[in-house]
Amino acid sequence: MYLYNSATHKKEEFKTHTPGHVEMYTCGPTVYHFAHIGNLRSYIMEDVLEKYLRYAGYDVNRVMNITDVGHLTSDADEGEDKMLKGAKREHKSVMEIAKFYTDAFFEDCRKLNIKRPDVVQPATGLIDDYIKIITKLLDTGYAYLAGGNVYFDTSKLERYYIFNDHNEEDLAVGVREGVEEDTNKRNKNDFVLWFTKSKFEDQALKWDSPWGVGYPGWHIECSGISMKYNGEYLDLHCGGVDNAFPHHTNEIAQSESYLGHPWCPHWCHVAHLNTDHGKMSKSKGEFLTVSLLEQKGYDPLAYRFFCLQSHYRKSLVFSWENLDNATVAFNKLIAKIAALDPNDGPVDEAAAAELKAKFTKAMDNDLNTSMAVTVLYDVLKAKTNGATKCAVLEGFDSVLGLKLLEKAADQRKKQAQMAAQPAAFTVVSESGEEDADVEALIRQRQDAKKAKNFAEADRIRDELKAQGVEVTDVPGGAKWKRI
RNA sequence: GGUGACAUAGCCAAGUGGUAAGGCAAGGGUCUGCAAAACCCUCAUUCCCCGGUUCAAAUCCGGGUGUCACCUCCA
Repeated sequence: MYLYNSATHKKEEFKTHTPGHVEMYTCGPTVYHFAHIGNLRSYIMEDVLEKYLRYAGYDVNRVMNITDVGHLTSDADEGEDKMLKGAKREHKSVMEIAKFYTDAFFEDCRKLNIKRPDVVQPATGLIDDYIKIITKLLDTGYAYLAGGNVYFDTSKLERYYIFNDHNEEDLAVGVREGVEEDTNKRNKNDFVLWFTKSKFEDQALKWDSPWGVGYPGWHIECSGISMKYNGEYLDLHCGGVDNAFPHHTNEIAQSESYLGHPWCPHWCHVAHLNTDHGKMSKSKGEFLTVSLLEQKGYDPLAYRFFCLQSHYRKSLVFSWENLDNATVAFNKLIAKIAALDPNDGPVDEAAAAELKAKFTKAMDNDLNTSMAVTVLYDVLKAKTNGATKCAVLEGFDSVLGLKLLEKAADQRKKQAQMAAQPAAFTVVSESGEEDADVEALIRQRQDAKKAKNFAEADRIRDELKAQGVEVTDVPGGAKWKRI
């Protein structure tokens, strides 16, 4: 399997420290607010990656952190802690906020059919581990105390910049208005491992440490959590591109300095979901959540399909039009699968093997999900029986996670019920709107149709059209929408 | 200002030196009272621009242009 490695800027054959086993770490959410669908794009793609590794025969141990402390709105020891900000906004304690949004996050994941990682660890749960790491970094000279805080000394490293070729002098530190440079730092890119002095003294969560009462910096949690649950050798580390620098760069710095040997050879970064004016972000207030999608009548899995049609290393532009496109395509795909007979004979192993090889080839090529979706259509068009197609699709969907077979089976069931006992004529609007007058007219039209008075039926349809209402007949009823 | 990624039809997108997959939309047809759905057909002489290498380039090299991201919390 070939995967792009952002540490080497190349597509590389994916290799693990222990053959057949993958230690995988993925950066989790900061639980101060709902995740937006841009955040979720990363988790969808990581989920597909994890599931594909399992499909390919690897035994996977996937670890994820939940950031519930230490994530400043600014790295310059200024501004507010994200968690605290969320707590203040909602008049709740930090721990209540963390629990609420952690649950909300996993609920979103459930809706998007994202598997829960094997290990999920809140950052606040491993304070002793961070203290142990920081203590050793101080002992070995990689860290220093200044102004009450513990900093990592990036100048002690031969190579600090891993993902890009920054020149320290060119870094625009403190360019944003209102952000002051932390004068305790010896080098521009030094970062805080442990805070005891912070400009916002009302930090809610604090722990005792050899350096005083305080709380950990943001970067140390991922290193601590990963080393505890993945061991000293990590095979694969994933996250959104924005984490590459400084977060992941700092993780590598502190982890390798602590361990004294290379830590993680392979890094995967998922590109952003953009709107037409740029990155979707919480701070810009463009807040598209899974719940909002549902409110608007979209299936969360149609969003998953939308993400899969693109490539994880390409930024993807979200628009309602694009999501509509994906939804139509997704529904058509399910309808086509529903039309298959899964029990029409034995599975044709030769045909199945050919299709599987195509799927594997696509996924082995840096997780080419767009191509994998195309293979779905190839399966439907293949010259083989329904049993074979369904069996093959089931295997692919264990990776893609679109619940294709489940949805198709539901659709078959519904159709069978409809055929067995036709339900009463039902009228619904596509938007969920109710309008008794419109409904009455549609029922009159249905009566006219029954009486084969088509002229009258058409007249009523024209009348509705004049009111801006479009009627479409569907099995067992009619649906309408305003145009 | 520095750094990195990307640029293929109306839209999403595959393609990794051998002559442009697939999906959505659109147009035409079959089928239905008419529609919808379904099914069939059509839909890029050309891959941001300009040079170069080659028998052959969307693919490789050089130079532009544009978009996005990171350097400040973000997936």
